[in-house]
Amino acid sequence: MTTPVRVRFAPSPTGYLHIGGARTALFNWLFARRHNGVFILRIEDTDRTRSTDEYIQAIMDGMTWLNLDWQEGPYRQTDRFDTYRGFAERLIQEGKAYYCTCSPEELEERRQQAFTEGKSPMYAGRCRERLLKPAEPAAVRFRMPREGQTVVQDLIKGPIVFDNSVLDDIVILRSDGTPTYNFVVVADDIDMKITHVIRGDDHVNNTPKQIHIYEAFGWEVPQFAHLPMILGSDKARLSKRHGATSVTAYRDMGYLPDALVNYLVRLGWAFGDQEVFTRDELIQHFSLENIGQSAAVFNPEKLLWLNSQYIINSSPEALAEAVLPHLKQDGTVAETAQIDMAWLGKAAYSLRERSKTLVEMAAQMHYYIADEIAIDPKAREKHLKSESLEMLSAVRMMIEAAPDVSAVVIEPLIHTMATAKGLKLGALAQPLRVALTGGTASPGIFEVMEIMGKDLVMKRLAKALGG
RNA sequence: GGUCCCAUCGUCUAGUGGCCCAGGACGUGGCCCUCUCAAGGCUAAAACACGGGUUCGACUCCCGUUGGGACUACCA
Repeated sequence: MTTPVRVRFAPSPTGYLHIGGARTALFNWLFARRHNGVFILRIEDTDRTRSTDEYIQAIMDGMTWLNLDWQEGPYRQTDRFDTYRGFAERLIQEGKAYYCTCSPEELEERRQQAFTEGKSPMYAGRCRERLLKPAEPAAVRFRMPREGQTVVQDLIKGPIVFDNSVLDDIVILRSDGTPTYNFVVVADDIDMKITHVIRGDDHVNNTPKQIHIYEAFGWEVPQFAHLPMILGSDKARLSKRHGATSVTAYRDMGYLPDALVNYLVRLGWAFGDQEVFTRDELIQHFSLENIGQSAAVFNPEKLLWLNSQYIINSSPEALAEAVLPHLKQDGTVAETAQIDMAWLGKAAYSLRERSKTLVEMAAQMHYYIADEIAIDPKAREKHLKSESLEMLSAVRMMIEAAPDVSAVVIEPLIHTMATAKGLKLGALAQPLRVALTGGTASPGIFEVMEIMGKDLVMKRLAKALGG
C-alpha cells in the first residue's frame, strides 16, 4: 500500500491571493485530486506584524471563487506555537540547535560589512560552540553541517546540488520565543505528514536547509516540486506595477473562474496541443512531469481570449447567474429587483459571442433592460436621416400590425418589405438597430427584437421617430 | 559579490538524437461568411540566444559565453 498523497498550500496572509499564489494553490489542488489525496490550507502567519485576518479571508475568498476546495485547515501557525517550541526543545536537547546571544544590530553590521567586502553574508558561528544555557534574550539557531553536499531531488528541475558550506545556521526561534519560517514549515510538514511540497521556485535555496531539519528529526524528506515563477511583461517578477494581480480583481472585471484556472494551468504546464480543458480533464491529465522549467510571462490577451471561449460555451442559465452581479454593480438592475432569470439567460446568451468579459456583457445588456437609451450621435447621423426615417416609419407600422415581435414573425415581413422596395436587408436593419439599441453593433436584429418584446420595441421606435 | 535556477516565434508552449528547412494557441495582417458587430473558417508573417564539443546525425546530450530570474533577515 502506498502512502496517501497529502499536499498543502501555505500562503502568508500579507496580501490578497495573487496570480502566482493562485497557480501554486491550483497545482497543489490538481495534484491532490489526481492522486485522490488531501489538499490542506495552512496560513503561515508567524510574521505577526505583517499578517492580518482580512488577508486570510481574502485568500480564502479567492480560492473559493476559483473552486479550489481544501479538505483540512485552514491551520494557523500562530495557533501552534506550543508545538513548535516542543520541536525546538528536542533539537536543543540533542545538541542540534543552540542558543545565540549575538544582537541583531551586531549581526546586521557584520552582514553589511561582508557584503561590501564581497564576501558571503553568512552567520559566522560565534555562539555555535559556546554551549550557552537558556538566556534572556537568546535566539535559537540550527546547527547546519559544514561539510559535504546536499542534493535536492526536485520533481520538476531534477537533482540540485548544494555545498553544505553555503548553508547558514539559521535562526529557528527568535529571541522573543516565536519560531521562524524555515523551521515552522518543516515542523508543520512533519506534523501534517505532507508527502509532496509543491511551491514556487523562489524557495529552492531554502530547501537544503529544510532537508537538514527534517533529517534532524529523523523524518523522511518529502518530495519537492518547485514551480517556475510568473513574470510580468517586462520579465520582472509579477507585481502590482503590471496591473491587476489579485484574483478577486479578475472576478470583478468579469472573468469566469474556470477561464482563469484554465489560463493559469497552461502557464507552465502543457498537455500536447490542447488549450481548453474541463476541470475533469485537468484532473485526469495533470502531472508534475509536464511542468516546464522556465519562468512564464503573464499574458492578459490570452486570458481574455480564454474567457471569451468560456463565455461562448456557457449555458444561458450559467450566463444569467454570472452576469447578474455585474448588472447590479453597474446599476442596470436595481439591487432588490426581481429578475426573470429565463429571460435574462436568453438575453445574455445572445451576447455571448460579443462579450469577452461579463462586464462587457452587462454593458451591452443595458439596451435590453433600460427604459431610456441614448442614441450614439454618429450612428444617428448615419442611419437616422430623412429617407431612413421614412423607411423606419413604415417598419414601425408593420410591426405595430404584427401579432408579436418574434423572429419567425418579423423576419419574413422585413425581408418582404426590403424586396418590395428593392433594398438590401441592411438598409432596413441598420436604422432599426440604431433605433432599438442606440448603436450600430448588436446581435442579429430579429433576435434583439424578440428579446426586447413588442412594448419596448414600439417605445424605442416612437422615441427614435420623434414621438 | 556568493549560491541556485532558467534559455524554441512578441507571448504561452509541443518537441525527450533522425518523424522538424520545427507543430499548436494568443496577438497581428489578408481573404471568406454576413443585417451591424462579433463568432467561425481559410491564410500569411514570426523562433531553436551565441560558441565549442559528443555523434553518421543535434532544438534535443556535454562544456563554456551571454542574457534573464530567485535567494542571500531574529520576512515568508
